[in-house]
Amino acid sequence: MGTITKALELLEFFSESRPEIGLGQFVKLSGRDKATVHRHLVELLENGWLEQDHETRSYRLGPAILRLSAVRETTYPTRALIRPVVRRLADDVGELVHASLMQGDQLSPIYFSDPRRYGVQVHFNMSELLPFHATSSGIAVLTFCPAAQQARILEGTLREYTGDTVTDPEALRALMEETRETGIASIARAFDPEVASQAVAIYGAGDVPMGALSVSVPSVRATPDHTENLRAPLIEAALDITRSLGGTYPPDHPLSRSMAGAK
Amino acid sequence: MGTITKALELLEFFSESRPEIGLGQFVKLSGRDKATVHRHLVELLENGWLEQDHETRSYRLGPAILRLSAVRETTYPTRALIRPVVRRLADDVGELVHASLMQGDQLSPIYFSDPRRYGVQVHFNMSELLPFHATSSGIAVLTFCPAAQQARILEGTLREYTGDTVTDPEALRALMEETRETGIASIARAFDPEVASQAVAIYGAGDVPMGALSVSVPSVRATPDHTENLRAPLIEAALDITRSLGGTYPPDHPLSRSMAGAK
DNA sequence: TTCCGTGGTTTATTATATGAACCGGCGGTA
DNA sequence: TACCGCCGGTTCATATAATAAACCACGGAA
Repeated sequence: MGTITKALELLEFFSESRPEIGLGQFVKLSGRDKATVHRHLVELLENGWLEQDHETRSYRLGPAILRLSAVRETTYPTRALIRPVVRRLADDVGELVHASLMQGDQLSPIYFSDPRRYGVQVHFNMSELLPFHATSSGIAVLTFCPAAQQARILEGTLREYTGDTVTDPEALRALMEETRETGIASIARAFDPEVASQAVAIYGAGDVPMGALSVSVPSVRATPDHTENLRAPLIEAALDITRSLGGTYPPDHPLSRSMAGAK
Repeated sequence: MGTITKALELLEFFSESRPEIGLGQFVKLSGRDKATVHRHLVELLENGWLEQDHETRSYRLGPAILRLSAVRETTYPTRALIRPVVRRLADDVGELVHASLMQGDQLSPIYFSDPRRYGVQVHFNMSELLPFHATSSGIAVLTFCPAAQQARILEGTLREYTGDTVTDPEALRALMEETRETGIASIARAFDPEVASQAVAIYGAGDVPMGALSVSVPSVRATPDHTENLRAPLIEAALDITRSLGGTYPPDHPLSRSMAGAK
């Protein structure tokens, strides 16, 4: 692993529930040597990617990130394009909807909307990266990824998040087979014990998925009926996003037909 | 210079006017070897900091940035706090106002507001880093930075942006002396030949400035009267921001008195 | 006092980054 | 057809930069 990756991984430890991190904690989280971690932190600091609290000496994300995200959004406004569709779908179905983009072998959430129509709600943490094997978004995307990437992920270590997380590569391939037929990935209690979700891949330019759109419901509400009712609006919204990103579903994706048809 | 810095510097080449960059262009811009640059790009790519256009093969900023900026803003909403003050000041004085944060030895703009009240306007490029020596924001900040940093910057190479850019360390120290008296830095035509600006440092926690608030006017409109009229509102707004960031002006800053008085 | 637990630094060792030269594809052009 | 220049990307011997064990300094707690 290169030095750059090691440094960037330090940044990934930040989240809404962990906005400030000290040297010692970085060492624990990363498992690397203290001196190494410290040098990386200093270099990130010098470039404005981190800033340091003057008295606690702990680190938080710096202003460089703000500037770059502004550049990205003004020149390539994925988030802005996806936002209204996610919101509309959430309002439409009354459940939590989120969109995420591929980031290496994980998914990075970029927007979510929670209509809060019911008493029981799904809580969504936007600052956590999603694994491919334990989320519907992940399966929806992985199914249409290059074989090499599929193999790498399925042969890798598959963390068991809950008792229901599928960690058997063969079982996962079976799930993917289903997704290849319908375009929809459906997974229950595999990442969060209280949540069932369905997802569809979204495409930008290129024939590899760009990310996924997903609707999550609390397990208690995940009846076959309710689940079935979510499918059509979910697909419609995914087609919407793909269209507005200027993307197309590749021929081997079941939605390539809907897309052509709906055009 | 460490590898991490070299890689991060590649990201700084992105801007609103240059949202996509190819390998060859990166090589030109950075002056480094092609193989080196390429390896850095690949590593950034793998971590989601860049993504690559499938057909042109050129690179653009990736989704990782969006996630982190969301984390930073929800847990430490500098931008959100500063935004309304900038906007109000801009509406108040009718000129372009921007705020920027220190990022190493440069300033990183984080928000600007342009009331567009006059025919002649200042154009502001939010994706460009601002140098200390050629901007009023820079001088406003530098004046109250540690001596070591001042020395490093004044002894370094001071780029001449226009014919009026002050590049003589002694002349710059004179400007800083003025700022030390009034709290305000005032510079004309030093960065952009058509613009004159005034700026005041803003503080967060810590006794080093966090950034600066600045108002820019087209040179043609920069009469002594108009300039003078901008000063009071500018100072008021800077005090506002510093207060809402939980900061205080250090004893050696002229605004430390206004702050105590206004409290 | 001693004993931890912080954050941070030094330095010999070694793993990692580097860059000159190379490959292969593309578009123009003679 | 062949040739050229330019593009993105890759190779591998070399040298540079990253690493980690040990160390320092500080601040509480017992």
